Amino acid sequence: MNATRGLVLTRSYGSVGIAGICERAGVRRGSLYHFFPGKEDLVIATLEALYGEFEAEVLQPALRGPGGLRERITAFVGAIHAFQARMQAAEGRLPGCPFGSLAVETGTQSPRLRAAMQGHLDAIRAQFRAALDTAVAHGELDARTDTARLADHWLALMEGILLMARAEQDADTILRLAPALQDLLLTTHPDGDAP
Amino acid sequence: MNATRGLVLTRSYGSVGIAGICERAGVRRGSLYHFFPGKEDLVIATLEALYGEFEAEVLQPALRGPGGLRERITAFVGAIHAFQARMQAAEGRLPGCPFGSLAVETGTQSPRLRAAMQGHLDAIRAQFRAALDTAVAHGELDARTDTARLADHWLALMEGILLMARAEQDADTILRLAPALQDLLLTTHPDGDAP
DNA sequence: TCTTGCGTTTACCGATCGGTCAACTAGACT
DNA sequence: AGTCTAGTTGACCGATCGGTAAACGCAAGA
Repeated sequence: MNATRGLVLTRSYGSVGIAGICERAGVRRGSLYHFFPGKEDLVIATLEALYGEFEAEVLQPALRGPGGLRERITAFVGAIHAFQARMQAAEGRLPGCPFGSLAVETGTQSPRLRAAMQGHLDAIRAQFRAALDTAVAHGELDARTDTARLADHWLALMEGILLMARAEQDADTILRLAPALQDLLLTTHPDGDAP
Repeated sequence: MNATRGLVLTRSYGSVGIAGICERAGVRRGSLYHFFPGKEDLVIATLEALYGEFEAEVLQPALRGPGGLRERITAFVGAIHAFQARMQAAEGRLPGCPFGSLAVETGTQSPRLRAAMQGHLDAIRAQFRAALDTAVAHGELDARTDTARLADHWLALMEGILLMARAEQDADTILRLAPALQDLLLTTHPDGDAP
């Protein structure tokens, strides 16, 4: 699963073969199929584990850390940036958001994989919302803020930032675009858009 | 190239084979290689043509249409939504942003393809910036607005919105997230983020 | 009529894909 | 000692991948 992670994150689902995964893991192909029914299940399990780590090591610490919402966003962006830069140093490729990338690539081919990625994206969104709810409770955001909706926007922008970073293969893209996140989340939002 | 477009947009680069393209186009495989050196070139040429149409039929009309910046953004989002919905009806799959998806998928494998997609993304960003500059000239945005930076944010959010729409395979996701775009572009931005 | 050359057709190339299977190994338990 | 079983191995499967090449059709020009 570690080999799978390293390859799938930095390449893509379709371009990573069982052969490559097994070679990197030092395992014969037959052995793999003793534990996993197939490639799809292997990748789903791998990203399930990845999400667990991501939530425990990035989402929770950053979004429940010290300071107000602004500081937590900054910590969150910093943690993402560090992870992306670390992966790029280790694998030579910047992965972007694994869940988003996989959802996009397999969304039109593998329903199970897409559903799994959707679930992880939903979980991330829920974490965002919790952070926003906390900010509302502390008076940092207007009490009328629709936190579900704002969390939705947060996730979309975050995915966009990571997509651009992967397209440019440059971790600093994340830092360049991070102010958009602050703008989106910290500026006061009127009650709707229509005048 | 029409067959290539229909397949590549809704599936992915890796999962679309020359055989499938030729079958759909009613052409024998050998004939294809008389006109294109290989799959990569075929796809690059196809997306080059697609960008041309996109600029002429979506970007220019929407972003230079009647009304102020708000109306133009609305027109832009509406045109994108219509295109996505049309593709979904025709192909059964919602494509998302072809340039973004391809840049993400091939970004770590095919330098030429990635460079081509980057070029198209840069061109889109330039169109965004032109629209923002016009808004500044008309006094709709603060004269101190950093339009290059704001266009950068616009593109990132747009890519995120289209990524989510593709992940969810639902064109209405675009409409759901569009208000984030209005918030990002139309709320006043202080001169930087640091207090 | 004969040549020229664009474009098509078809068979074929080696490589790789995900996945299968029967034989085998080795450690735990009786 | 004998049995059982989780796990390993390497050969093998058919399908498909992107790409090649020789033969062929055919219309225009000389």
